[in-house]
Amino acid sequence: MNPHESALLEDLNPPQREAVLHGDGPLLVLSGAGSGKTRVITRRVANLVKVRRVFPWRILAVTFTNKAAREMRERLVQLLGAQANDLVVSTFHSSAAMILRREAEHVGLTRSFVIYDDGDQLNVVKRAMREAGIEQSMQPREILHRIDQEKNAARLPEHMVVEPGDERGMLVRRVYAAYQERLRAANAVDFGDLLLLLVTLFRTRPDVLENYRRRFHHVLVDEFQDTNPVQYELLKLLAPPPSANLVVVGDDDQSIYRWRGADVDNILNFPQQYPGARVVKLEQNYRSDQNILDAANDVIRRNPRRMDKKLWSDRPRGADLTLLLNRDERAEAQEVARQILALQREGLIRFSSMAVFYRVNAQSRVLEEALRLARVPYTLVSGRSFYDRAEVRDAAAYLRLMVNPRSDADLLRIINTPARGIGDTTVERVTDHANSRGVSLYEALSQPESIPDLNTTAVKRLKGFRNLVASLATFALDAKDAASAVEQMLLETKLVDSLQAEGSDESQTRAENLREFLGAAQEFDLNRAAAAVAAAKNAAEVPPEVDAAPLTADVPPLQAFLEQISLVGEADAEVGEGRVALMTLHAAKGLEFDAVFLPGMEEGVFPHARAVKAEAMQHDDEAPRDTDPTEEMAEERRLCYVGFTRARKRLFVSLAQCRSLFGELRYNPPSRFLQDVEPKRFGISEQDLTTRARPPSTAAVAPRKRTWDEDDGPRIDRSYSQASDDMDGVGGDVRGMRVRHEQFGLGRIIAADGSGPNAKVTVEFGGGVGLKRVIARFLMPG
DNA sequence: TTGAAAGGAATTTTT
DNA sequence: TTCCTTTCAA
Repeated sequence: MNPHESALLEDLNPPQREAVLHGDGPLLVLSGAGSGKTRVITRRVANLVKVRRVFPWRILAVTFTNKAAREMRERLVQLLGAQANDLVVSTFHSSAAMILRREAEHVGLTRSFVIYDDGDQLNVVKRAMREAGIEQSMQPREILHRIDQEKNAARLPEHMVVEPGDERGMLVRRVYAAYQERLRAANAVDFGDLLLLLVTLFRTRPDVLENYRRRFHHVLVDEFQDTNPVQYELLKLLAPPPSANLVVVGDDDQSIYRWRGADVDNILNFPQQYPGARVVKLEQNYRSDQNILDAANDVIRRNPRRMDKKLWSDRPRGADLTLLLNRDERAEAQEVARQILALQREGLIRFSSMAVFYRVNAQSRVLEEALRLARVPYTLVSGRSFYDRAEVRDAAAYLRLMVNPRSDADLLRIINTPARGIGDTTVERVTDHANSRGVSLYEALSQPESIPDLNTTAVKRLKGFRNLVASLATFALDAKDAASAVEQMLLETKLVDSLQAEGSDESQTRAENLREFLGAAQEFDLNRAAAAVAAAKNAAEVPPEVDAAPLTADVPPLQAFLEQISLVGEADAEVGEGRVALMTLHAAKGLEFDAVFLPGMEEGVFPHARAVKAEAMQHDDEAPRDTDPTEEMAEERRLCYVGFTRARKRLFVSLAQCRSLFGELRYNPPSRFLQDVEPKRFGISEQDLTTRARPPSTAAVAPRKRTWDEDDGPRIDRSYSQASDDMDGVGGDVRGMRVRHEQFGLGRIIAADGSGPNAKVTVEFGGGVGLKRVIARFLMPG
């Protein structure tokens, strides 16, 4: 065996090896949670290069997130050294943007097109609606959402399917068409366009497509279960069925982005799309203790339509799952904080190996408060906060305008920032004038005198603004790096100065952010210089008919910086050192921690109320037809599976008896996902379960109705906070008292033991439920 | 043009 | 409840 090969195969299990060594042709790697898929992808790439002697520039590896791309690249650098620089390892959107920029003229753009984000998109939709006089008819947000969905489905306005009589659909199509026209006129694209325009180009220009097919002989895709139809289409064009070297890696059980257009069917039907594809299953989990894995399986098992696979592990059984029950969300948060401190004191798990996952961001506030109070260091892991700040976006808008003055959305954003006395009325007159003449705002500003109804001060101010932009654009033309352009922009626009003049603490911070923005540009320049050196060293022999140049070659520095801002965001706020991580369940995908906390395991929170409602309405004729209620619930279940499988050693699931959300107090029953978990995972023996007095009807007819708060219940942590003191516990003789239980309904107390909130009482419930022993806290006076 | 007040909506958000 | 957008008044 080649020495490279043996080193690459070291410490791989047989299916992993099979995936790494698979020769040519399509391959589907079904990789369960924690089964080492990144290792498989990176080793496979390394094997292609080192053993099979494939040129690195022939390999395209696509991921969904920048983080995943970065990690993959880092691991490939370790395996391949400098050769890794010639690989294309990037996200769908980045690679599409790179190709689109090279081929811009084919799709009605110039190379300096800019990328609009969500906020820009919404503004364009609003303006298009206003222009068409249909502002009142529909929510711009909803229209934008539907446009995005169309793009995800790879449909241009003319391909939209609208039933006759579907007024709203027709409206969407109209706005969509106008929206696209505006983007093209502004030399701008949105995220969806990056993929959709490229697909369109490849479909209409086989010669262009052929260049890329000739170049990329190997395409690998991570997290394939989250691809949407355009992305899949792009893959099929680049690596056509039935025999291209397309390797897709994913787990149907971790598909959680349906609401963004992802389609699990892509992975489920892959073997049909690529007949003859080899399927390799990675089923050994190296991450979680057996108990946790079993609980995760208990939950996911209930989903229909899954690829057949069984996760197993030879890790120890491990600790029982812990269930935390509390009075309300504040007590719950305190309890989580307390448990975190306890774990840390035990000394086996560090703060940085713990995480709290929640379903919705609104849950984070109370958790943060509790952690702060308990002095638990934490980091809130959330999207791309830095580049979302208003002042940073203003700065970016100026830069984009410098590169591409036609960008109306950017111009509108900063025409009066910092305030220069150009108000709404003036802007509206300019807009009307530009629209009627079919030119960009910037062009309309070249002769403000000719704009009707403007007074002389307005004209003067507009001229000043236009001169500012013109001067900056000229500067940008031959700026040698991104930082100098940013510096010049900050200087001429006085963005920093005007913030500093304000004097408030907040404006100081914002000024500081702008300096940091300049710092980001400087860092970008340094990295770029380093990358250029590495690429130069690497010039390999290339067949003359193949274009093997780096996809980013010839992109001017400022433009490349802007692209990074749009597509990559900040350089990843690494999960803080020595800090507990707080994030949504969606953000948790791909991560792992020793201890995981899942607060809010309640119906209506997780699963989300929307999924519960959709399920309840599924037999209603009025159910909205664009949503699939069962699929919606299935996705919540997958999300739960993702959450559970992030945990290595300890899993804490938690719920509150009542919780206030949006100012309203709710009493949510325990999450169905909890009820799906076998009690023994919580340390309750099978025997306990069977000897329990339970009306057979409940168990037999509806096994799902099994509840864990009867009898001993699963291991419930008893260290309730003082905050629970005011709870109605059992005091005095309560026998005979009529009570009501969230799940079991009305009943009468037969016996009681203990006192305080955790006292247990035996209650005879009506409605065929019979005798139950429940915790007093879960009862209300009936 | 700007600020304050009122009104309305509030999953998830890789790019 | 809270945050964001829109609207209204100075």
